[in-house]
Amino acid sequence: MNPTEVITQRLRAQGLRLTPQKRVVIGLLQNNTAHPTVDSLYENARQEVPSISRRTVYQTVNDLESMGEVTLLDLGTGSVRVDPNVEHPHHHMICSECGVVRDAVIDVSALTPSARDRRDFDVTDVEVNFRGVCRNCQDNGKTA
Amino acid sequence: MNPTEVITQRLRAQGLRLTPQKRVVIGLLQNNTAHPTVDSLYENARQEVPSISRRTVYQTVNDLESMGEVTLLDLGTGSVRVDPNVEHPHHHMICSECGVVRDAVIDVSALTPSARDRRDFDVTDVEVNFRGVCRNCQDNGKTA
DNA sequence: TCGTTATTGACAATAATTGTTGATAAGTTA
DNA sequence: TAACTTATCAACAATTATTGTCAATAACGA
Repeated sequence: MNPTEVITQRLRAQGLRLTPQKRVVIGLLQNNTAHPTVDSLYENARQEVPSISRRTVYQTVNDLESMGEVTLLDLGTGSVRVDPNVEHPHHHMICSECGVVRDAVIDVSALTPSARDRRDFDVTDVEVNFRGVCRNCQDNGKTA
Repeated sequence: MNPTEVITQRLRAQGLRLTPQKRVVIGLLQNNTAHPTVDSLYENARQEVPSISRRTVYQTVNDLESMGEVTLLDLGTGSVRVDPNVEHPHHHMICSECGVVRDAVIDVSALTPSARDRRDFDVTDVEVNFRGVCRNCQDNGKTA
């Protein structure tokens, strides 16, 4: 996502205001590679603005998404995850046990459905998900 | 998925019974490439067994999944979709507008995260989703 | 400063899915 | 075929993520 100053400009251009709540959520997302859920953003935001509501966090990430500043990922882990990295194309590795999400940079330029399949389907995006078990869960499994 | 006779055997081996309800749901799934939702299965099943409950359909597809006879896909379209094609590796094209899902057969053998990324993540599965707009929705868009 | 808008709180609603429970129906096996 | 066991049903309730509402208050921005 863009630096906060740029986002501020873009918010204003849309007639939106930069409130302390938005500032905090945006701050939490800067350089965040953890793919946080809305709920974890909410929990973290409360520490800076205790009165913030979950509703406002949802509102904010939705606003950021319509501005193209973040991507909302539905990876089947139960709730949406916020990905502020919209600059560098990348894909994801998802732990089937704990749901943690990590980035994976791979080349998908060769990845195309057959001509036949593309004929009546306009592909706009290719999404690759590596499913597996993260180191943490592997270790927990051993000791369990 | 296996032919009904084989599934019947496997059900019994698990101490499960082949009820008319299960038979109907299994029948609806044989050679079904539509990736139906549980709800659409339910609606179709009612036509053959009007008294069937949604609960039973959920139960049945869950049973079939634990037996490995079907895959349950969560593609971010709101509800789970049932894929009886577990024999032939394949991937999916998902219409962002109507949610329809089609199969796409592609070669993903070359698709691997970097050695670094794999070091502490045990990848068990690679899932490729082509997002786009299906012919139907393209046409509707034109006229709208 | 003032007008407009965001946020909050306190709920309600939705949608998909799972849980429950007692009664009934029915599959399996001997 | 009878008996035992289990699935299904109906009728709910519960859960979880998310969105909607609405009136009151707070606060941004020009």
